[in-house]
Amino acid sequence: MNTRVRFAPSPTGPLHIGGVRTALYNYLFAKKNNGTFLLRIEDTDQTRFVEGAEAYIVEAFKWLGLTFDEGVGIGGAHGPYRQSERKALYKPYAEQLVRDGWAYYAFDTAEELDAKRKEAEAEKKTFQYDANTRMGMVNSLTLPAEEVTRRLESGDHYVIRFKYPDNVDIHVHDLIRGEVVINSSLLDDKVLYKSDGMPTYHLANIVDDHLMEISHVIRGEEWLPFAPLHVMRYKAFGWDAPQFAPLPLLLKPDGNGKLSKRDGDRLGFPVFPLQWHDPKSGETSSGYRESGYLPDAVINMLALLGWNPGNDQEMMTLDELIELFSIDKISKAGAKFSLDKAKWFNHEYILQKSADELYPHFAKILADKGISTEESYIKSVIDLIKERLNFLGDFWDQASYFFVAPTEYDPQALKKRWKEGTGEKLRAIDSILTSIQPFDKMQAHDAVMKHIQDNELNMGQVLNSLRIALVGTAKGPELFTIIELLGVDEVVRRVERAIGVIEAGQ
RNA sequence: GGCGAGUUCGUCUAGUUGGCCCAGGACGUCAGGUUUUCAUCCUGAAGAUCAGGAGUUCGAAUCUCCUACUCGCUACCA
Repeated sequence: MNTRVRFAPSPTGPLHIGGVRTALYNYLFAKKNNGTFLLRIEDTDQTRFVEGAEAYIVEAFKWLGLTFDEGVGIGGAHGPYRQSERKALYKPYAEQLVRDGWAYYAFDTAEELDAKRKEAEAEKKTFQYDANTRMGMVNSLTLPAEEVTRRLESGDHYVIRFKYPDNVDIHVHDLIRGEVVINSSLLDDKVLYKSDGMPTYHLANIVDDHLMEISHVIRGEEWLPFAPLHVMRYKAFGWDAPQFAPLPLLLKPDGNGKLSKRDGDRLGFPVFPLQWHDPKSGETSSGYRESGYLPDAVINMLALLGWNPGNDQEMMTLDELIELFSIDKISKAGAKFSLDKAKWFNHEYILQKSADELYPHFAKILADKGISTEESYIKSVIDLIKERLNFLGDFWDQASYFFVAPTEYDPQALKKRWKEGTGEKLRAIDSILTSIQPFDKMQAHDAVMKHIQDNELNMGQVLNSLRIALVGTAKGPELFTIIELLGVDEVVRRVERAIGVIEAGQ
């Protein structure tokens, strides 16, 4: 049997990072088994449809480099892949279930059901539409046949509910947790077909997974309670059920509970792959891409949240992940998202990238600042400072002085490193640098060191004050490399400017 | 409330059939080293009585039972 898996999001908003991980595991599993990875859009709830969500999902996967073999936007032999476009297809399946005694028509209104629930709540009980209560409700089980026909024909609103056989143990075997048993009398008669003519998840999902020949259902653990229900449904249709793999949840970094959109805003990390503007609320949520993460880093980090290769290896490319992935190494417990670890992964990936690969990102940052400089110069700067970056966006913070002379000088550093007479000492260094024609870094270094020794100067004092003049702070890469990149003329200009600004302020 | 699932350092986790685990790695933390500085990098340290209890066993993180806690589900949402 071919391995066919699907990622089936609802276009109700941006793709949550937990959803991305679910998709990733599906992808890895498919590729590992030379199978097919397909994208199906589950837009059966018209009330929750959000404009732009589907396009967002497609773009997010494009950025991440996860490609679908089949589905929305790609096509394939099992289309259409948008459930709203498959609408007409579901009703006959629901009706088949009614004919076979696995389902029934129900005419109860939302108000009536609400009232029942309220009533039960008052008695500290829960109302459930099930084997115990269905005979007291308005449905094709309790109404005379001609009344049912009349109602259906007159266009009364109705839903189709699944009818569980009474008191049967349902066994569900899943790939992560093994066997789970539940008794059917505990389950409620889920609506399969809604009064608006759309199927619910519980029908559409089963029908589509069957029609699309899905072999493995890898989805979030929040679906675990529905597994017995779905298994029963496959049985009702007489179909073979796919294998289930309920993935542990992604938890918020502090406290407990599912990672939610709000946690990102609150704790300062993205919960979405791409930035998202909510068309309704007008709110903007940050994305990994815009926050300066590299897609491979996000993939690697996500892969390890709930799975591991069984050894100590942590840095893995997509191909390596595919090679090493296996469902039985997926953990059972939820994993807390860690910003520190995410940061570390990103740093490692930036380190691995060449200046050529990094160049487009940083050239864009510079262009946005209105700076255009030679590509080779920018690449030299990249090679020098990439090891100091956690995020692509740190570039300006760490390297701005290579493009714009500092106008402010860190007071703390000044206090420690800039004493009386410092200006004159720097001018002396300037003339040494200027005298070296053509400029040579090693030669300059040796000459300056000799000068410091000969005049019994304090090396830390001199070099750090020069650094402050050039950079604005007492931080940064090796000083003579900075001088070399900046050029001696610019060094002299910056020293003079620093002397002017600093000694005027003293 | 009901049902289900989960529970190893602060966090992610290793720990396949009980002994090589008084529990290993990584992130983070701390301390040294490297550096004119900061960051990187290198070295090292602290950090889990394996949720708790009771059993089985010569021997349990690994098996059994009980308890606790946490999470998930409990819609004509997915």
